[in-house]
Amino acid sequence: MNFQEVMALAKRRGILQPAYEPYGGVAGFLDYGPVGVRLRRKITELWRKHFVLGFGALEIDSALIGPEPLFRASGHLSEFDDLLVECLECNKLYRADLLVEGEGTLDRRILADAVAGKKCESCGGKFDVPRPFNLMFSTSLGAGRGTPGYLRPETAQGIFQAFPWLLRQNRGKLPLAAAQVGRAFRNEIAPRQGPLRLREFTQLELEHFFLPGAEPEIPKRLAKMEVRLVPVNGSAGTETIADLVKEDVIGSSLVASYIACAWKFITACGVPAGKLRFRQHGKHEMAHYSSECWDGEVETSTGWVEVVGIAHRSDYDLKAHGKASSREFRAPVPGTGKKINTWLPDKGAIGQKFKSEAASVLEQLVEGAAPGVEVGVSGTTHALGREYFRRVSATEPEMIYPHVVEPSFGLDRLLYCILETTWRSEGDRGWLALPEMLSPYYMLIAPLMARDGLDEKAREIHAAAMFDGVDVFYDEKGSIGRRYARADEIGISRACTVDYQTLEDKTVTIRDRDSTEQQRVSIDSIF
RNA sequence: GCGGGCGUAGUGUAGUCUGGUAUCACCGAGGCUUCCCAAGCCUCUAACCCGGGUUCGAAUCCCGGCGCCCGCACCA
Repeated sequence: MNFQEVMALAKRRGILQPAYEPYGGVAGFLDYGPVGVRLRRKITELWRKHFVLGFGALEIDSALIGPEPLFRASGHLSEFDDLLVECLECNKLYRADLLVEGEGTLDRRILADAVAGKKCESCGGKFDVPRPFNLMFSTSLGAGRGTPGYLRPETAQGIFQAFPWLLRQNRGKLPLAAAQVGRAFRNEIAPRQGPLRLREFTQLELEHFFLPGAEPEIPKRLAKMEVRLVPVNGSAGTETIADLVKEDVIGSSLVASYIACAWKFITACGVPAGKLRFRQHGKHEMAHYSSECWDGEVETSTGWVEVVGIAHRSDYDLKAHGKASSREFRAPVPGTGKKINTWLPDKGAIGQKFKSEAASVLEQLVEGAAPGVEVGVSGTTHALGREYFRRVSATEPEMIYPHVVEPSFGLDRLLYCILETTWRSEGDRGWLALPEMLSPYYMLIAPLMARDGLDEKAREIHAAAMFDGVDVFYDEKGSIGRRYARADEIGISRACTVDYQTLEDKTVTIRDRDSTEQQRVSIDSIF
């Protein structure tokens, strides 16, 4: 199927459609329907298995709107708040700050003036007036003018700002993995291609924190995996993930772990391994925070679609939030705790002795002052003995900003890629060959015909299944073949058919979606 | 944002040039029939993206908006 066919299927079968259809639609937003919601949940559950359970991640669900200082710290405010100019002749768009050489961030007005004197680099035409452009949606918090707020452009910042809390939840121990599923918002200039480029999208994200020098090893279950890599320099043969790290093709063992895990997960979603690759970002392509990045890409009719980015963000984010908030975002380095014995002034003793002069005395006691130190009080000099000090010992470990590796999935894109790559057709028959785990319903329940009590029996089985919490789909309309076809199109992996024999011996047939083969089994054994 | 193409039932389409309320198929709904793979028959639901203009009359021509596709640019 090509893009249009996938979208037609998606709309016809209740997977997804453009949002706000009655109002002409708004580019970059989607509605997910009954089947789409189920598929998203199934994919998310499978992701949880691989990433949250696989790496013992702590899950959080952070707020969608954040205050301005948060995004100033994260760099999103400045990185996205560009001044754009357009050539009046050839309509090329440029970033004003890139046209004007020289020192980094210039004032808006200075930039605008500087650009006014420039001409288009490709055609020599004149420029339009520069216009500001910010990729974050802004809003205001509270009444009146309010305070500025922004819809988060990535779920990651929610994790980073909660790091001190999370670290405490983890009893101060690193490494620590935190995961979040949620929506993120980017005001794309030209959203296109439905679920592939949205203004509101869902991220499945994990942030794995560790101390530099104590980066987690590749788990045994992943080390021997082979994946298809497209490194920036040269090419990679078929080697295990572990060897690729040894040879420095992948610069980080944790990045390698997540590439392997992502490979497992994406192929478990039904995407053929032959249509999957991990491509390394070049320097210029990398985000402002990132030091190494690999994109997991799936080959589709529209080209290679990025479904996951695996980035080494170093200590960029925690450092930024630590500095901006002046809270502690560092973590102690184990084994570096030095026992430090110091003398602290005994304020009680000093106060009783020197009364109103006590404050002056304390002021004279610089850090490190010890018994025997001399202070001047009202023109005379006193030597302070032990009785004015307390012996205190403390253990102060070295504090350091943890580094972080982030695998971040775009759920909407992944769903699209799954739909396109799992589609199979044979003659008139077409079906989504979804893996069992992603089947939107556990099974189809259908009477062979809606008469002779077959329908009642089927409804009975359906009701019993629902009562037990088994998610099944009931259908009695049309010929049995048509109902199989309907179920096939949304990838329901099996069908239970109630026929005349069912009424006699309490058996039903179970039809497999991919092979269409049927087996007769007892009703009691189907759930 | 720019340039080009496009916008007709849920889906895919004919009709647009040459103005007269819309074709066909699938899907969906109801019924008949049917003992396992979109069968057949009957019936039904359902559309000209939105707004303005020209005209006796606009799906059709013109303008604007919105949306979609391609290219440019942008894309943490």
